[in-house]
Amino acid sequence: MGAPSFEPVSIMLTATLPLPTIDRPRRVLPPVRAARDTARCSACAMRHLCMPQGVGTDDMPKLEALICTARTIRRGEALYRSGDPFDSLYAVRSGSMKTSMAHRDGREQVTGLRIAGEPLGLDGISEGVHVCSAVALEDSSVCIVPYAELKRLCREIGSMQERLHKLLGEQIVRESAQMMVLGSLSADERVAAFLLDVSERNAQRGYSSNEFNLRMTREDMGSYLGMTLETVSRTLSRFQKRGLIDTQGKFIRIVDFEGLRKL
Amino acid sequence: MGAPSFEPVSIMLTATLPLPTIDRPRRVLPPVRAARDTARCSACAMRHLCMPQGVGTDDMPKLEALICTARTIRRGEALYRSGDPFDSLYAVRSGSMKTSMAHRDGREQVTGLRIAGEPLGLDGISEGVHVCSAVALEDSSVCIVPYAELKRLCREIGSMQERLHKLLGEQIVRESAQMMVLGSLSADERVAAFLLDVSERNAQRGYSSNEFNLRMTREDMGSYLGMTLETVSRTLSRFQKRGLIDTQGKFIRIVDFEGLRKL
DNA sequence: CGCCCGATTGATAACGCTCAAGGCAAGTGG
DNA sequence: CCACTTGCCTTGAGCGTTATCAATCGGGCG
Repeated sequence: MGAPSFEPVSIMLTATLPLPTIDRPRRVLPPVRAARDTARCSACAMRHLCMPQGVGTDDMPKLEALICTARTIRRGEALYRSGDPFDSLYAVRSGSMKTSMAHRDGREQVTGLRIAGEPLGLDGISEGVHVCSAVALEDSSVCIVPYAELKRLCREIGSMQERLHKLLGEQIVRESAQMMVLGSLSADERVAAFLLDVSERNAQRGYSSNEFNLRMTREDMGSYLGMTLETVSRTLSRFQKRGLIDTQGKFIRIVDFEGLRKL
Repeated sequence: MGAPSFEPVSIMLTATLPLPTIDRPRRVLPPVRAARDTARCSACAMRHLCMPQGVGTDDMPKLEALICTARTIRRGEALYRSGDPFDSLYAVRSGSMKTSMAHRDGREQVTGLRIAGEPLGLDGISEGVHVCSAVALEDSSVCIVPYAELKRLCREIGSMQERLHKLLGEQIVRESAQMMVLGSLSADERVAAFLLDVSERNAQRGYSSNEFNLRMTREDMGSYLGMTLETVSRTLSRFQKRGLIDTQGKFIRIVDFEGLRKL
């Protein structure tokens, strides 16, 4: 999760966009600075990055009119918190974020990991208020897509509507899959499934599928996978001993994909 | 979950609709027969059941034009299965259903329970193919809402679009909450949370909140809650001994709401 | 009436949690 | 530039919750 960054409209509206991959983040990446980048993300790469299900060139101007600013978030800072009013969707442009939900007694459950190119903020649509919090795992930047504008656009452009529905549907499927992970798999299987999932999503977004920096802490991973940080750590160590992966701290290289899948 | 049934459009489009409650299903309910009811569900109760965010009376004819048939499903039968092509959303009109997802090795995870008045089928939107299966827990009937028609309508009527988005967003939130249950809570807490959730949803749909028939088997509940059927059974027995609930088989009465919440 | 599926309950074992100590790496201040 | 702090990771030992295996029970349906 490092180099390439994504343009807002293209992220939100394009299904998958394989980009050239540059990814060997052995050491810390240069943090993205800039306090707040309110520059308008104009059409930029969008024209090339193609709307999938055929937005005519007639609609391009409308697309470009989607007011869409960027924002940077420092590691550990929140893009939004549970309870914040909802008025925009986001797309991670660079870096990565985690989403989490809090039980009333304070326990926190990590509900998702978002790497560059993935949408964020859908949890606010139903109630007009964010139900989850989104926190940056590293210095990151996101594109802001005002929901009201997006809705209007969706009514004008069919393929845009289609795309938004897909986005929402994908989130539903992702979460169902995670329920299956949490409900049916053993600790080993959970960790393996998680690594393979991250790997695949990296590939989809044009990063390396077999090595990456996972900026979550062991505790975050544990929370996301329904286990303790110690068990995560032990499991990763065991995987390493078995020659399934190569890991030092947050850097992970998958050595034996088949081995992981067969768990 | 027994008596009242819902009209399709109203279900899909109305946020919550408190109906008069008649619910004391001590014994088996008369099964809904009729092989396949293709009668068109016309505007029926809809006019009364109010679109929330103001659909003008001008739009009523369009609403009524939403082609929308009903279908009955016998206990144990599937409304759709994982892999089936997706082309409609559904709303449970009477009865109840479970949704589930299968791991490649065959293990099945129950991902949801749907009682009368709740939507179904959202899992198919993202890929045009159902990812989950939906199986009737008792003889049930659903309303069929063709997705293509619905999409068209959403582009014409803003409040309809709003409603569909809310529906999708609610599903996302529901699933996030379930991830929290599976990831962070103990067995006791899971069962308690489940009972309270079902109770609340019953209340929202106009059923009794303190007693109901839960048509899932202990195994279904176990799968949904990430535990074995034995543990579910033991937990319910323990709750009963503690005076938290009253249970015999599928019938459940909640005696001490606060007690359950405080777990 | 008898069968069978589902529920209950018990005994035992295992997986993963808790508690605890130690290590490594990066950041900070003298 | 080094000592100190801090946050995160790793590893170990013991225990507890929950899974597993098994027997029995009960009710609904044929």
